Order: sequence, then structure tokens, then C-alpha cells
Amino acid sequence: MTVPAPGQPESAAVPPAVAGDYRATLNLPRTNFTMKANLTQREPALLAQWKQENLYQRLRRRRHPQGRWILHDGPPYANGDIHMGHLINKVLKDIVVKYRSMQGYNCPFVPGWDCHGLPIESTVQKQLGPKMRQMTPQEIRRQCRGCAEQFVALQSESFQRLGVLGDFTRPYLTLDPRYEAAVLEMLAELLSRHLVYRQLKPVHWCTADQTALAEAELEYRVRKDPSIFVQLPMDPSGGHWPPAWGPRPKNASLLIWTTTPWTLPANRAVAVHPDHEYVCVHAADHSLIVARQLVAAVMPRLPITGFTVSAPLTGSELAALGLSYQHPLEPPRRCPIITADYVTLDDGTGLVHTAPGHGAEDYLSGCQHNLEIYCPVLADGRYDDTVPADLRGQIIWNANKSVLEHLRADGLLLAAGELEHSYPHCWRCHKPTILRATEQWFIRASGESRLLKTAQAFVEQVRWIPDWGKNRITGMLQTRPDWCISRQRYWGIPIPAFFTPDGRVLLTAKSVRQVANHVRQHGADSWFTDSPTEILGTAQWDDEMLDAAGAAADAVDAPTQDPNQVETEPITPGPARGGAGQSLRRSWADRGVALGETWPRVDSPTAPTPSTVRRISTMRFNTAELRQGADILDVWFESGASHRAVLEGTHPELGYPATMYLEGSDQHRGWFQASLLEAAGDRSLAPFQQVLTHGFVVDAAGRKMSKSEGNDIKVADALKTHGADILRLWVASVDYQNDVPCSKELFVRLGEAYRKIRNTIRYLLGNLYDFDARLHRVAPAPCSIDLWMRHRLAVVGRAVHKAYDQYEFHRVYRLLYEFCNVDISAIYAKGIKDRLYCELPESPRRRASQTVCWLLLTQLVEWLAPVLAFTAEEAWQAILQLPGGREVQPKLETTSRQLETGNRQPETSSIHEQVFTPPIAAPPPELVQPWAIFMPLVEDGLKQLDTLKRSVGLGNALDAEAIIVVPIGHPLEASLPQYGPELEDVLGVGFHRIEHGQMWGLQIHDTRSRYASCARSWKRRPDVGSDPEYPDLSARDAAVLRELKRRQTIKSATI
RNA sequence: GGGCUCGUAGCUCAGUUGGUUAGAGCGCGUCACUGAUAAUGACGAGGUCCCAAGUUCGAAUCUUGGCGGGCCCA
Repeated sequence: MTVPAPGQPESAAVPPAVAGDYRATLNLPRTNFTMKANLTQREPALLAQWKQENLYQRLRRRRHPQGRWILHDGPPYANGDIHMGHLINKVLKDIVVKYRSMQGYNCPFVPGWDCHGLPIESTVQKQLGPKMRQMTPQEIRRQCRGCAEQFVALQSESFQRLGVLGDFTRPYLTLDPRYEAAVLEMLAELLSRHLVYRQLKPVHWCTADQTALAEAELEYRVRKDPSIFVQLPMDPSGGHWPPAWGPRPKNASLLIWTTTPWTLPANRAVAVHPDHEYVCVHAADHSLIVARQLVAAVMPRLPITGFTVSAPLTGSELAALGLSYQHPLEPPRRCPIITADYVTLDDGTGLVHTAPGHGAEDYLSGCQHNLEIYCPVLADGRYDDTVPADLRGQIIWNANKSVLEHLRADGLLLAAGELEHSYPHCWRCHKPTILRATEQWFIRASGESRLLKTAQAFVEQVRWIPDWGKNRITGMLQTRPDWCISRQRYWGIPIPAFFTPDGRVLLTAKSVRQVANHVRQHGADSWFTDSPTEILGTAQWDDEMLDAAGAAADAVDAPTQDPNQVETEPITPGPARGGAGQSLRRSWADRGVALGETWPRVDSPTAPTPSTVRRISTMRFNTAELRQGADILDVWFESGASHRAVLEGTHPELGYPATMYLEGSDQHRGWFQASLLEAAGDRSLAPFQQVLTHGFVVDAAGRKMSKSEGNDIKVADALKTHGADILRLWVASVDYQNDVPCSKELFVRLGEAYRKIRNTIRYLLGNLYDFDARLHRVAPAPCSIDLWMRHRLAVVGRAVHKAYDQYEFHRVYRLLYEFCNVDISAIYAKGIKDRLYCELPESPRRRASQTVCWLLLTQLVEWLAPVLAFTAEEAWQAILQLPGGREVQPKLETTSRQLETGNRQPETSSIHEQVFTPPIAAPPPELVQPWAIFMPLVEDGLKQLDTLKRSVGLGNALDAEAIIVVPIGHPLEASLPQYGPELEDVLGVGFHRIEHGQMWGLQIHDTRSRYASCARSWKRRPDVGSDPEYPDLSARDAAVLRELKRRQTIKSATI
């Protein structure tokens, strides 16, 4: 059957050749590698295949010429399904692991999960509602465990769906008893080095429930409170009165404003802002110091008329004068003026009443200025006996009135009103909360701490990527406070401190190691269920205890009575009944006040240093009378111990230190820092050699992506629409060191990019159906476009590997994408179509190009594999299907598996267990340089073709010829006849001629009226019809056809 | 408010020690091909380099100050 060739110009003077159907005589592409990816179906199938073939384990058994390269997974929080931030993180890790693995490293990857802590407990709280109040700690913990395990399973499934390759059958979980034990051992290490201490610190406190509250457990409601102005009389003798304020008045006072009069007994300082200006307001009976800008707002509210204002003085100048004031409720006490950045001029007087035992900022100021962390309020909200007699025993909510009366009696109260404001309330009982200093556990990790110094030295050992990461963590370490590691929660690893009824505390390296042993066998829950005797394994426990400076060594024999023991009751081991948790909590709370005889008691403002801890003496405990403390460890302490618990604990195939930690940049404060500090306790090497951080996901407008903003894109949705490889391509395509943009439009774009890459692979595969790399490889002809393509392959290959090595994946993406678009598709693939399709199958010209196609295909697939994990695998399987494909795997010969099985071909093979092919040698420069002349000519030729298209309606470039003008005497003049056919093909024209002239040039001419078109190659050229046997063909095509016919004859004859 | 950081076509990114008229790919528009075909090719239009001032013969690039975004603190 003959089909008229469409699109032939009808007006051509030379009629087109009678169009025979030569289609069957061409070597058109053939492949099963489909154009449509259908990722959402194909990916799960590949996952199942990897799983079934046990790819992860097989990869471990591969030969690893480069040794180990360990990426230690930072544990995500197991309290929800994954979001785009998780996706970025895990895919980046997977790209790094897959790349290093293909470099020949052994890269075991063990995923982990953070399973303890507040977010999970809060989730459970929300689920349980009020029921939770009736539950025991064990029951609550069981719920939390269930919640964590459920989300671990969910997230694990999601990560695997993204193509992340790791040991998902044995991940590390922080609720694993072995992990929990390792964390406690870490604590023991720090204890043995005297790096742990107790100190008062304010925490949110509900006086009705008598429990500490987390930030998330507060609800803010409007409440009416007193609003009072108080004058604090200056000490008439101390410090220097500023000359700018005139002679020192007898009645000078600081003017403060507060809405919590009950905290005034705990006042220990007044804070001013260092940069704000302060003045002294002189009136008949008063001289009040107040912020200059607030004079106009404050004075009308006071019963004072007629005053003058002094010259201003900055807060830092004021504080530097060494002035002090009389405590409003304890007149003999003198308190200082300090500076603090948080002082504002929004309300009040610009001078802030500071009670370090009752406020977070006050506490920090207290630590900074060596103030007493004083908290005279007991757990039930009553004052203790250290306050003035008229206040003792009063509940603070009622005491406001008494304080006011006290102040009024002393003439200190200048004004009193009421104020409605937003105030934190307990989420459970809805009663107002307070901030109350209780004893917390701290790790000495600030200032001159040895731990900090070591951690800072570690920072220098590490390569930070990007490099400003070092700057950032350095700054954070410099300004960090001591690490408060105790939390008043249920869901976590306990701080394994035992208390005696008389207020002694047992928490030593030895005791903690014993608890660790118990926990390793029975889990951390055993802390809440087993008796101290069971845990410590002995009826009597002797231990060496540190004595605080001044603490009597015989404290054991002369116990102080716990003033709050009335509410405490012994915790009975075994199954607890409802309410036991409350008791436990209460016992902790009240002990806090009286503890300290056996532990360095720190209600002195500064943390103890080893020099203040003088003696070590042996303490004896009757374990039957011990009770467990109720505090749990900060979860950051848990994950910070992963190097101990995982790298050399549960997963020794990883080892210490890790090569890299890779997390979001927020972990400079979180996991990186916790890990550094803990490792600093007992290591000489940092836990990681490199730290790579990435930014956060933002929307198309650059705003942060969050569920509450409603601009988030769900991973599951994106996965369903686009497939994992598109999402992986997204991760690779953006510069993760900055904010990472994410939008639907972006995914659509990437889908298009993906298709381009996929079609490039398809084209290469399709043209290799009859190519056996063992038999058919041909060296490129010196003047061919093959040579140019090999040059580009070498150049791009170098750039790709460099970009991978520097973790610049967006450069990898751009390099490969543009390589596909420009070098391969627009130039090379277009240029070699004629020889691939029309030449004899085994013609050297075709084979040489197929050789390049094969190189392009195999290298491209290798380079893509770390990113397009699924598609690269699919392509790899297609490569194996090519003639001799399974045999042409030089890299596989290095596998130990193959060594074991002799020379037998492996039954399965994955791209992800390959090692990168060594880069091809770049062709000699003198053979590449001519193309630097030709490519601009080609570009010019294409423009001319476009012009002809518009001017004379030239449709097909094959209907045109190119005149190549070479400068007479140019070194390339002699070889140009060899370049000519190549340029003809790259331009896609039907014919070319060479002319000699002054300078390089290229002209395109419409030849529709001059030459006939070859019915097979569609090239319009003068030699069409030169062969009488095939009048409709060009000379080349006629020759090819004659040869094909000859073979056909031989074949039929043989049959 | 503080620390770190980012800001170049519609999108994602290049842009060297300061040096011609600021680039690429995609997208978009127009066209061609119909033997890579839900593919492919060609041509074209797109920029106040966040803003302002300064240094300089010359600034996307260096300095200062703003504006906006992100992370971490407060």
C-alpha cells in the first residue's frame, strides 16, 4: 500500500518522488518504556519489588570500596502525619545517602522517631478530655505510647512511599527500653562529672490542682486584677545621686506599677531599660523616679499636683549609680536597680517590679544579676512563714488585699484601681494560674562550664553547610543559659531521683546506672510501677553523695521536717488506683521547697561550681522508704543522646561519630545543640563531622506554609496527583539553603520537566533496541557530532558530580534538565535522527551514534538515580532488557554477592546498588574546538529557517539546503567536507554545499523548486533519482535499500 | 525588640576579584513538523536586579539605612 507523503508542496517545479511506503525499511525507535509515567501506580509496584528483593539488606552486602559514610537520622516527632517539611528533610537525606552509596560508600540509614514529650501528651489529652484527670500515670503513658506507635507506623509508611531507602524494619524509637536506658546512662555520665544540679525556677503553676502546667495547657481569659502604683523609698545613703537631678531629696522613691501585688513580698529588684530616659519628678511631698516619656501618662493618675521634672538620665546611667531602695514589705532589705531589655514604655512607669521567683523574665534577670530566686508561695497558693507576719498562711488571691493594706499603712501605695486583662488560666480547672519557682534539675552548660567549652571546641571540628550555620550555633552557645532538663509531665523518661521522707535526694551516677539497668529490662514505665527496692535491687543503698558547701555531712542523722508533708502519702508500688498520679505529683511539688540537704542546695542565686561542692561522703538509704520523683526529662535530652543510644548502642553498624546530621535550620537550637552538649560530656570528638541544614517551606508568596494559615499543600494530595518522583524532583530543584517555595504551579512545572527528562530517556532507549554494547560499540568519527556530544557528556558529568559533592542538588537538577533539553534533545537527538533511522542498522555512522546514546542513557540514569529513585529504576530495568543488557554491567562485577556466586549473572539488579561509572574521557580539545565555530553558525541557520518559514512558507527544514562558507586558508578548510554532513543534520536541512569566502558564514536556501525530495529520508537533494532502480530515493537511501533487498533475498534463499 | 538569614524575568535558578546592552531553562505567545507524536523543533516577547543614599570612572555585586520574607529567641 502506498501512502501519499503529506505536506509536500504542490507547486514544486520538480514533482515530489512518487511516495513509496518505505517506513518498514527504517530503523524507527522501539521501546516498552512508555511516555506516560503513571507514577502513582508504577511507584508502589517498584516499592513492592524492592521490598521483596530485600534491596536494603542486599545493598549492605555489596562491596564498598570507599568505606562507611553515615547519615544519622534526626528523629521526627511522632504526633501527626508528615507534612512538606518532613518530606524535604527525608528526601534530602535519601538523595545524599543514595549518592554516597553510588560513590561506593556503605551508607546504612536507620530512621528514627522521637516518641516522648509534650506534643504527644497534649494530643492524648485532647483525645481523653476530662477523663484524663482520673487516670494514673501508667494509664496515661499507655495512651501516649499507643498514640506514638500509631504515628510512627503512619509516618514510616509515608516515608517509604517517597522512596526513602532505609532500615524501616528496625528503626530506632526513643521509647525503646534500650534507648531509654542509654539516655539515663548519659545522665549518669554528666552526674559523675558534677554537671547536674538543682535550682529554683519559676514554672506555670495551678494552685487549685497543685501542679505545674506546660505552656500548651494554659488558656487565656479576661480577669480583673488590682492595678496599683507603689513608691519604693530610696536608701538615703547608698550610691550616688545624679548631680543632674539636683540635691538628693530625703523622700526620693522609685515608682512602680503592678497588677500582682501578691508578688511584692518576693520583690528583689527594679528593672529599667538601659536606653530609655528617666527623670525625677519633684512635688511637695514626693520625689518620684519615673520614665520621662510616661510622666504625662502616669502623674494624672496619682494624687499629686504641682510638680517639676528633672533632666533626663538613661536607664543604664541610672543603674550605674549604685542606688538601692528599701523593700516595700521588709524595710531593712535593700534591693538594686538593674537594667533589662524587656522593659517597655507601653504601660506602667518604665520601672519594673522584679520578682525572680514569680516571672520568667524576672528569673532571667535574677540569674544575670545574682538575685535570690525567692518564692514564698507554697504549692496550694499560701504564703510560707518567710513573709511578714500579717501575710503568713494567706492564700495569695486573698493576699492582694492584705498587701495593699500593708502598703497603704506604710504610705507606699500611691494609687489603686482595677484592670481587666488577659490572664493565663488552668486548662483543666479554669482557675487562674501563677508563676511559682520550684526546684528543677539543670545541666551546667553556660558561661564557663566545661561542657560548654568542649561543645564550643566541637563546633570547630565540624563542617557546617551552609557555612553560616557555624556562626549561628556559636552565637546560640555563647548566650545560652544552663539547661533545665526537668519537666512536670507524664510522658517521657523519668529523672530517676529518689526522695526520702526527710527530704534527702538520691540521684547519683551509681544510682542512675542502676535505674538504667532496670529500665533496659523493664522499660521506663517500670519507674512508675515498680518499688524503689525492685528498681535499686537492694533493701539498703549506699552511695557516695556530694555535699553542698555548708551542708552538714550528718544531715542523714538530723533530718529536717518536710513542712508540707501533710499532703504527701507514700506511693504504693504495683497497680495504682485512680489519683495516684496526683499524689505523686503533689509529693514532688512540695518536696521541692525543702530539699537540698543531700544535693547541693541552690537557693543561692548562682549555680554551684565544683569548688563550692566540698565533700563526698557516703550516704545510706533504706530503699523501702524511698519514693520516686515525678519529673521527666526534657525530650531534647533524649534525642540529644541518640549518638550513644543508636550510633553505638542499638545500631552499631552506624558507629560514632556520624558523618553527617541533616536537619532544618531550627535544629541549631534543638538537636544539634543537645547532641553537642551531651557528647561533650564524655567524648573527644563531636558526634558529627558535617552538619547540613535546610530552610522551611513557604508558599508561592514566600509566606510560611502552615495548616492554620490555610496555605498548606498536603503531602498525601501531592503524592496522589503527581507521584513521589515529582516531589523528589521538587526537593532537588530548589535551593534548600533558603526558604523552599512550594505551590501547585511549581508541581505542575516540575511534572513538565519530569516528562521532558522521561522522554529523553525514552528516545535513547528506543534507539538502542538493536544495540549490544558488548559487540557494537564504535569510536566516534573525529569530525562527527558524536564527538561534540561526548565532550558535553564529559563536561556535564564533571559538573554534576561536583554539584552532588557540594550538596547543591538544584545545580544537579538544572544541569541535567538543561542537558536533556538543549544538548541531547534540541541538538544531538535531532542531529542523529537521519543516521539512526535511515542508515543500515550496523553502519558505523549509526553505531557510533548508538554508542553515544548508550553512554548518555546509562550515565544519565545513574546521575538521576539519587533524585528520581523510581524512574531511574524503571529505566535501569529497561536498560537490562536491551540486547546484552544484563551482561553489560561492569560495575556489578565488584559485588561480593557475585563473587560468592562465581560469574553467574545476578537474578536481580537495582540501579541503587550500582557504583557510578567512571566519567568518560573528554575528547581532545582540538577536535572539540571546531564546534565552538559551528554552533553559532547553526544558531544563525535556524533563524534563517524561521525567516524562510515566514517569508516563503518553507515548512520542513528538509526542503532547504545550507551553504557553509569557510574562510579561504582557514585550518578547518580541509576537514570541512567531513563536518558538512554533520552540520546538515544538526540544522535538519536536506542538503549542504561548501563555499569559500572571506569569513565564516552560513546561508539557508529554499530548494523546493530545485531538488526532488527523497521518499525515504525526506531529504530534498540533487542526488534523488540518481539511481535508476530507485528513482524516488537519494543515492544513500537507494544503496541502503539495495543492500536490504539483497539480504532479504539471501534470507529467503536460506529458508 | 534581638541573633542568623534571604530578596535578580510569570516560575526555578546562574551571575567569578565591581567592568560591554544582566543570563539560562521552563512557562507564555507565534509558527513548523507529523518517522521521539498526549512527543519534537524553531523564533519571539518578558527585568526599576526589593527601596533609598553613599563609595567609585563604573554597582545586581561594596558600605549604610529602610522595606518585606524565613528560622530561632525575647
